[in-house]
Amino acid sequence: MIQIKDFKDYEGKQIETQGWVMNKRSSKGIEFLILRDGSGFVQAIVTETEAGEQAYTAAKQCNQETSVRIKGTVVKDEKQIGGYELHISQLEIIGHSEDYPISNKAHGIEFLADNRHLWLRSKRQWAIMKIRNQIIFAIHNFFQKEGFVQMDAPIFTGNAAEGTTTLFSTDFYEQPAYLSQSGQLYGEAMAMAMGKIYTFGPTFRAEKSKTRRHLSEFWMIEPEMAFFDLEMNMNLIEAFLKFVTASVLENCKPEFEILERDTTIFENMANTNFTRLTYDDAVKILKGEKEVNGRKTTETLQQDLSEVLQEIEKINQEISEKEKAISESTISKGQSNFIRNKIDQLKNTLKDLEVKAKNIPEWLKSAADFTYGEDFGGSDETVLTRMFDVPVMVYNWPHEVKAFYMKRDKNSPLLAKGVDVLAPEGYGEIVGGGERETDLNLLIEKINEHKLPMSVFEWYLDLRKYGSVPHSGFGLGLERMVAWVCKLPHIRETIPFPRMYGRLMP
RNA sequence: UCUCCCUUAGCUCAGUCGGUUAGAGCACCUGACUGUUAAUCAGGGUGUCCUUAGUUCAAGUCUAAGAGGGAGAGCCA
Repeated sequence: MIQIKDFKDYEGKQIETQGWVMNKRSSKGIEFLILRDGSGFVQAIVTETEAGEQAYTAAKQCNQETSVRIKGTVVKDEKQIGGYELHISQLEIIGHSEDYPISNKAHGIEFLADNRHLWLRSKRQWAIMKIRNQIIFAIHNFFQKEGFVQMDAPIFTGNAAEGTTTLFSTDFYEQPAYLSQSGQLYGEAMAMAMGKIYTFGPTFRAEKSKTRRHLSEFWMIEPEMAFFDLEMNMNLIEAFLKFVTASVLENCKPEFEILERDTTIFENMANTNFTRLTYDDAVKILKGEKEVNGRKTTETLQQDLSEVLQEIEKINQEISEKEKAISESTISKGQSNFIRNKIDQLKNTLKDLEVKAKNIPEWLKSAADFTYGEDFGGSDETVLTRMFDVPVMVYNWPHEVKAFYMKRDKNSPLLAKGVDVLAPEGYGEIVGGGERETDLNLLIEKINEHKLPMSVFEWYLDLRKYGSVPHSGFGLGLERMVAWVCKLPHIRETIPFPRMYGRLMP
């Protein structure tokens, strides 16, 4: 059995392969089957004259998603996806497929989510899952080559670790237990044993968030390094993100093509330093008080807005021209159908643009009204990252908006040594991390301040009693990374079976 | 939890000022065409108009409540 991805090695040869029929087109005496086998996609043809009656009749019986076993010849054809075509000589149906729900036309998101188990077979989803796989592989490669030890943190926890988010509660032998929202505290303990560690596991948050960047169950990578300060941490984050994006860039060209993802941003990133801003500077830029490359946020976003408005104007004109064309009697039925489809598409893009046009002034207002000392909101991140085309690291945060374990800055008592990495192109926070507090008294003070139960943190405080060292770490949200790399509009497509508010099936 | 929007055929949607028999495309079936790229062309039928209550001579259309979905806020990776 030869896989589609390997057809390039079998040009002109007879081969045997198997897969599913994604789509079928036909003309007199010839059937065009688009096949997929998980490794790739290829067009196969069956002609009545060359393949013979058996194969031709079998091909005619194929519907969308019929599984088949095929013998045929690999022929070079530049016009085709992948550059090759399969000329079938024998075709055997393995499993029939009747009334496959997902057609080649547009579907709504709810319908696709309900059919997620089948949606995964679509080309676009295939590309996303392959990129997700490559990202995971690259993450392990990076940390393993840097001498990190992978560890698994517990999923059942006895306490709401950081006290901030709502957790899923469950029953652990008649004791209340929570599903882990982070493996970090356990990671710190392990780092004191192994030096450098990373966790790679599921994380659960019970927030009723219905936005394009939230899941209830997601996968997080949390490295933790002994003898690391904030700056070393930031250097590591930068090297790490560059390694992962370079690896995807190198290994996922066909996938990016399917997604129509422009990858120049990753090419540029490889040779450019990430922008590093203190919280203070980030706030000034956000509020339009400080320029970036001679431009203020207000100017840049105003220009974005007028571009969106022009685009809306253009599409409205195109729609009315097309509607006029349909109303003329000389037009054929086929042509008018085609134009109607186009109009539907245009109306959808119009809706998106209108939302954008509505949002931009609101974002600007919210940025201008930003109060120093608060955490950034989603729109603030979008406005800020809009000014740069590499990831932006914001560090030295007001300690009050950060978690209790974040190290306070001795020189500026109001600040903590945290760092957030904001992805460009409007994707916002993908990494959160920082240097950890080592001062036992400050930690105890903070735990009391956050009204957290001291008893459950006693083991954690032990880490500061016995040979405490400066240490740092960070957390990367895998799905947010995938969403950004693939430039997806929503995080729900980045994981095979998303669990989010209102979605537990399939 | 809050704000705005949506719910009509298997799917994507249109449905004007409340008016008589509910509209298209796709999918599906039949036929035509030997190179199609979401192929095209001709023909074929499909409805709990989300639910409940109300206003009205008359409700897919108006009002209220509820359910489900989407976008945003908060929270966060």
